[in-house]
Amino acid sequence: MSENITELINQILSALPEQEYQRIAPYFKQVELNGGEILSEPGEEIYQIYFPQTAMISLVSIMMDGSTTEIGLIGNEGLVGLAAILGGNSTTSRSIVQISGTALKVPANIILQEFNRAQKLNQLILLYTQALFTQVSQSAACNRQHNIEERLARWLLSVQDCVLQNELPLTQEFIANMLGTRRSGVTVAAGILQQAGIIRYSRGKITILNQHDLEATSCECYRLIQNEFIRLLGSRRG
Amino acid sequence: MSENITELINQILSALPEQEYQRIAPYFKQVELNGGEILSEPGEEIYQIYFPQTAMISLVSIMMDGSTTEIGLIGNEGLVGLAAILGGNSTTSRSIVQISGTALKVPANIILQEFNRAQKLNQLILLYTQALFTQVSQSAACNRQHNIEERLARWLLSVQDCVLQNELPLTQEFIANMLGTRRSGVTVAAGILQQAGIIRYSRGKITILNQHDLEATSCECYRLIQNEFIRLLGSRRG
DNA sequence: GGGCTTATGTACGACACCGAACGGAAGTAA
DNA sequence: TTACTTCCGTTCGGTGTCGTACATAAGCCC
Repeated sequence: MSENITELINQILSALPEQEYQRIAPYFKQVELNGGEILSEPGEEIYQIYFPQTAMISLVSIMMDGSTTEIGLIGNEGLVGLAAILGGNSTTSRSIVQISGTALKVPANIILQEFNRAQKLNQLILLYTQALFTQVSQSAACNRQHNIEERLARWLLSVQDCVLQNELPLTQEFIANMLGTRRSGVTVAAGILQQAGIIRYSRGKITILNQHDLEATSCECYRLIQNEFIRLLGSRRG
Repeated sequence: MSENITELINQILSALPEQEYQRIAPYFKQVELNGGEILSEPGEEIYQIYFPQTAMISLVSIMMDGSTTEIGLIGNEGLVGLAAILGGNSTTSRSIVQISGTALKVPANIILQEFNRAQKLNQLILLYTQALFTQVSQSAACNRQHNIEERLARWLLSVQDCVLQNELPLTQEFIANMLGTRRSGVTVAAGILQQAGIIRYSRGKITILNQHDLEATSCECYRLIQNEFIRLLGSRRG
């Protein structure tokens, strides 16, 4: 592989010892993922694993009436396509690119081979599985217990951590689909945050002005998930 | 081990080839788990794995204000203590016995050893991980999108599948803690189901009278999770 | 039976959120 | 400029659920 592919970090890959990394490196291909692009649909067989670098991917549950709810968020701390490793080969959720950016793409069987050699990659993937598990679990409870404003704050913080920039290309409509709520509900909640000087937004761009206050507005779920990611993987993100 | 321990089925253990099973069998101890008993608290290190036979265990998220929400349900199709296998060694949720019964208890390091030999147990545990993942994911979305009555119906069906009997020892207060709602909300929803002749209950005993109608009342989440368990593990349960 | 605890029934005001609709404002293309 | 699309602001009636409180009923202990 060429040097410049690794200039953009994926935390799982960077944690690999050189030898393990070199075994799989030749199979990587850097791809550009565009917002809205769907990486896999429910039930669809998964042949590719993606290690996000600057892109961010959402796992989204879709009900029969078409309503959607985000259940997981994946950035450069993780990988997309766990089901191919765990053995199910498909999921009941959709994987959709939320923030455009790059990722390293690799055939699932390459990763699976390395995974089965039971070394560092194996360990990292299992730990990441538990971290993602925590995130999804907490979302389940969060969705029952916390209101739109708290969930919006939490979600913005998570997205920001994923993309490491504070101007986020997100429409309120899109956010509503992630939070599983109405668009106008997001308008109101975002309006409150903007009044308070915590964020600024206009026509599909949200800028986080005050991360500290945003965290104070968020529910406890943000920090809990962050802490668990740090404990398990030593890296920031939720 | 004695023969009669295996008379009560745990589906993961029964799917193991004889040789693999015999390697770990000597370390099993059959225990009686009582309703309300806590197997692990958030952050607590996990040293034991439980393979439920007739017992049923809930994974419960606890918010800072004390409110609780069930995020996963484990019966004889699974195991309690995944975190010890995935490597995190603790979780952010509580594991609490919901329906009394028996389980096989075994030190986590025994299972971990066998897991690392990368044979059938390994494969089964990874598949189960994905199945449980699906359950938690769907719960996250379900908690946003569906009302109490639908969720109650779904939950009763799931519990019934776990314990394979239709008289369930459950108070409305307890159910409320699982659904993450008020006790009186459960009273109302359960009242509607009772009016419709779908269930009967009195003082901590709920009897399911008409499974078909209960399924019609439930949200889609029940069937979706069932189907995914069947696809991944070939067994009924959600 | 009498008294206690626990489980369930019910009611009521408050409120967050829904669904839907409409208007306006920012950006885009001719 | 004009027309059009996309995104956001706002309103309004309706409803599911909350929080709380109190009443009733079933089971348990003495």
